[in-house]
Amino acid sequence: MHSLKKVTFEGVAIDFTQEKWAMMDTSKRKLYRDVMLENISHLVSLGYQISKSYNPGKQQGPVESALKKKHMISMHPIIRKDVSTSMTMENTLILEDPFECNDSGEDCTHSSTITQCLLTHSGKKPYVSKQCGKSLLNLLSSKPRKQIHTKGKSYQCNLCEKAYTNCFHLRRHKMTHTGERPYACHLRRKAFTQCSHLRRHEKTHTGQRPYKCHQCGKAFIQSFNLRRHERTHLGKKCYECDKSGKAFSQSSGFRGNKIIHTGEKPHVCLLCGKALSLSSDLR
DNA sequence: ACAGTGTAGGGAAAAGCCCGGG
DNA sequence: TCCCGGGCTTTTCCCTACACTG
Repeated sequence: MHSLKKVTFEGVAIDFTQEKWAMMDTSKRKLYRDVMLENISHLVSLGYQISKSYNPGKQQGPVESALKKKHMISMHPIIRKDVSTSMTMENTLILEDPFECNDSGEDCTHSSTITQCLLTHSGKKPYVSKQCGKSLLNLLSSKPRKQIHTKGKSYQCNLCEKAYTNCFHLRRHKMTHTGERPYACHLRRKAFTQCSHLRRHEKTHTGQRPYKCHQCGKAFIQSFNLRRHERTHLGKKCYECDKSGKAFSQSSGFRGNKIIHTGEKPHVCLLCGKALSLSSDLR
């Protein structure tokens, strides 16, 4: 059994600058407040003590007053010093000691609550388990569910229930929730979750194209793209439409065909109002 | 309107490397 | 010294959205 930790208000809050807070509209502010309240209430329901060592004078006035109304904060001046968190406005979550191994029984409640917030602010949908449909907030307060979908994999994400055999895979996976992107390209201000992704991206700057087609000499940055290209020489069309019988060498073509069959036209021109099936036609 | 093809980013399994402990 | 296991990195893979072209 793991001992419950005391967390700081900062630990579950996202720190917006004055300017950013001013830029948020009313609905976003309300959403922020609601999520914060829910996060904290879940922590409290799990037996955590929330330490209110936070200066609300900056921008979280609505949060503070709402919290006071709900009498949810216990005022213990205790700060969990072994974990520190900070967040930049570029939606990058920097967690010093952020992830704890599931096999030790420790949960990442700290980061998960922040992540919930982050998902909300980034406009992403709250996470829902594909297997059972439980929402993130349900998962937060349902520890016994931990082993349900793991199939022997001992490192399970407490946000989406995905499980891994290696704790580093879990750590890497969690970046998809937190938005953490430690590998940055300075040329194009892009950042990636994986070092290899950055290196691959950098080839677009250097012009490196190591994968050459033996048939036509065309070169590609990615090996998969070469293999897919080679299918065009072989005439291989792996994706067949069961309605029209048409076959496609790429899944994207197949999906485009599918959209056409449904008659769906989700891409509407803002200038003339015309609706189109494919985004490329809108352009 | 639609098909064919290329570009490039995302997530993850597998393999490889390093290092400390027995 | 060797072996082993865990921590961590790198390689490689497949998938996907989107863009461009005819």
